Amino acid sequence: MIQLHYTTDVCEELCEHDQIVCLAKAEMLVDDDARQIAETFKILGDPTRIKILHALSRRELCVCDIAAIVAMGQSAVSHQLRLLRGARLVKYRKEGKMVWYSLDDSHISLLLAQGIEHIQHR
Amino acid sequence: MIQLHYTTDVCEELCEHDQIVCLAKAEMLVDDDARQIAETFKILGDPTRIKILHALSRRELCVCDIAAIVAMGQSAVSHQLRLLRGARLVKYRKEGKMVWYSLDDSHISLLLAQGIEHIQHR
DNA sequence: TTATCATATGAACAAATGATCACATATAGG
DNA sequence: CCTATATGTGATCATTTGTTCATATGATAA
Repeated sequence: MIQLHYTTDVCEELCEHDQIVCLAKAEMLVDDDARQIAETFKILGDPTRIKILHALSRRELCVCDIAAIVAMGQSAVSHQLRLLRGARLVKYRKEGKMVWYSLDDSHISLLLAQGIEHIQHR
Repeated sequence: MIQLHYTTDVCEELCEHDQIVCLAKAEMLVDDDARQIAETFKILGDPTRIKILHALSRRELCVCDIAAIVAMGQSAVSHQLRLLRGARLVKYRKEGKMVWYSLDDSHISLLLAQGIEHIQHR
């Protein structure tokens, strides 16, 4: 369980608005947290991976099916799935030679839905 | 208002699971929609921009204050704000020489919160 | 065992990204 | 007008990213 911390740096100012800047600095995300959050979104920031996640939001799929669905090579898909695994966006289970992928949790579906909603409204 | 369409391509198969693949293909996001959704997440996928958005989720800020808060050059911040504007993640209002930025809508705050939540649970 | 199928991975390379620098624009005050 | 301040933008360049190709791993079938 990662806890978010806040920076408590000193407050030397350039612009006016010293107090606001000082307060905002105190509330700012720690570098490492910002990096991790960004990392998650970065993984979501690719059309191929969005297609994969969208397909997985409907049903569990094996690698070669995903490749067929998104019309890409198996290798490319495998590389992308690795990134998705690394970001804990998908999970998998092995069944003989096959590996079945699915969204890591319902939370991911929600994130995806929010992205879709964003491009929809306007 | 952008509507999401579904591809209705023919279904020539490689693997087994023809029906599942065929169905998943039919439900798949259109390239352009996947691209737009990914574009939004891509913009969220940078630590600097996450810090900026997080700061803006608390209060409206002008460019030079943001630069001070995230400890970066004004130019770099301006470039990032341009991307954030392009993705409709922030809006701004001019007041004399100053430009005040804020989140485009409360929806963005939610997206951000979901990203934070994702890195928190485990 | 050997052959085959499903998946993973390393190397390579073109394309995209993000910070910096220099400069442009725009507004306010003298 | 000229100067100072706040912000925006184009060019550059090192770094990262995503696909492809070749190959490795691992499981099943013959």
